[in-house]
Amino acid sequence: MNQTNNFYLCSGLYLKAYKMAKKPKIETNRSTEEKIKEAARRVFTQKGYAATRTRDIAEESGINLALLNYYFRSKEKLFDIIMLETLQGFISGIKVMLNDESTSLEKKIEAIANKYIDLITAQPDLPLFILSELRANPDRLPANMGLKDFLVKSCIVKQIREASKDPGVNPLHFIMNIISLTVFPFVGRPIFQNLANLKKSDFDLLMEQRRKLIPKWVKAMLK
Amino acid sequence: MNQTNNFYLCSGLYLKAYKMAKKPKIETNRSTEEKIKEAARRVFTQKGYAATRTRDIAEESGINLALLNYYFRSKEKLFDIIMLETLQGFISGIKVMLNDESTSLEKKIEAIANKYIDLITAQPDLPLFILSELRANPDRLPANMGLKDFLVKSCIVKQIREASKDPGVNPLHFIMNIISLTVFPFVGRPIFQNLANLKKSDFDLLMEQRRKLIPKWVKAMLK
DNA sequence: GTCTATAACCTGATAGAC
DNA sequence: GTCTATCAGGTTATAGAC
Repeated sequence: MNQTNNFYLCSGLYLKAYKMAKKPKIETNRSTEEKIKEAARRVFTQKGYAATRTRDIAEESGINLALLNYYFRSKEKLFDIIMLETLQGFISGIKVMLNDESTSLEKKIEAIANKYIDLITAQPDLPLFILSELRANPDRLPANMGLKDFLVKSCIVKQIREASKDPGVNPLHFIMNIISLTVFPFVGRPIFQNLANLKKSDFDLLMEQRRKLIPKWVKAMLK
Repeated sequence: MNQTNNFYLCSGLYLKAYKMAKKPKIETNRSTEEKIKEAARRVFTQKGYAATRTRDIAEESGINLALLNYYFRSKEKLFDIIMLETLQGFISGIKVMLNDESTSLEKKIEAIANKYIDLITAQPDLPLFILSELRANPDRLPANMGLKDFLVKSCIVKQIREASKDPGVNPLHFIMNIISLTVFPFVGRPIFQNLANLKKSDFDLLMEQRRKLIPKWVKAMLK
């Protein structure tokens, strides 16, 4: 028995050494690690942390359950990685956009609407996933992203202050309005689609129209 | 063994008959049934179906775990009852409001904003709960509520058509806008509050302001 | 109706062969 | 690195005493 173990162990090491000689950077695992992460992204964003079973992720990625723990140690650690990357994808770019001194307010609004309509059309479950999991564990946000206190002194708030007819209205209202008008229709999609008896293509068309409409609406609100 | 079973069965029936003679309507259970439902409402809306354990509900309602199954047979059956009631609370009233021929469009918008700001201020977890669980099981909505196809021929859509400067814009956009502007700030609360470094009282004040602002904004969008 | 105890099942994680 | 088998712990639901 021990002899058998020894034999396979040695053969395994020999194989590994051989591969490493061929390819200095071990690429065999990179691929499966990425496969697991992609599957985890899909399943977690669709079902949420609690409803997701590690078995679902394993099955979805076509690998074995044990491998998941081999690469990521635990369900929670894997989730944290996915969550962090998702949040970064959601926030990255937007911060520089909002602080860009060279673009007008209207262009900024258009850019925000376009970015999020693109992002959420590609991954419809994203906003509800982030919002739900953030509520379940509100501490996850602040540590990671450096957005605390960022908005108050941002360029866009300055531009809103200048554009707003009524200085008594907090500029944050308009930030909330832009995000609400862009994101919420996707979040409430099951209700809206049912409410107005829309096909998928009808709904998608409406969302496309909003790329142009939202900047126009926000402009009107400011007056 | 059979004899023992028989004995308890008979004794149980006798007891029940006795109680019914004393009190025509059995009130002993009504109270605990309601206690369980209230606890279930709290826990389900806060943690969602998957993350909720029946033990949490039992503990929260101060009763025994077995009683939950005695009254509601299963976690899922209890959940369905809670979900149905929650949806009805969210939709009831609004349908008649939207079809009221005697109120102006602006008054309708004000009424919607007020109703939902009241409702969600009292139960902040409600919208995310509904939206999340609806996504997890989209079939839950259509069967229950009679809102399929309701909107298209509603009074408010007619009023929006009249008020809108641009007849090319689907009235549904404005319905989505009203709901988005009202509900989404609450849903995105953890992000917005963090983004602008707001205290709870600051945020609540902003939401109060929106009661008046939203009707004004929507009016401006229509022009 | 309400409780305690437990059955039956499921899920995350690991041990160990290969 | 990857698999199979299995453990340990937790969860829903029920049986049975009172």
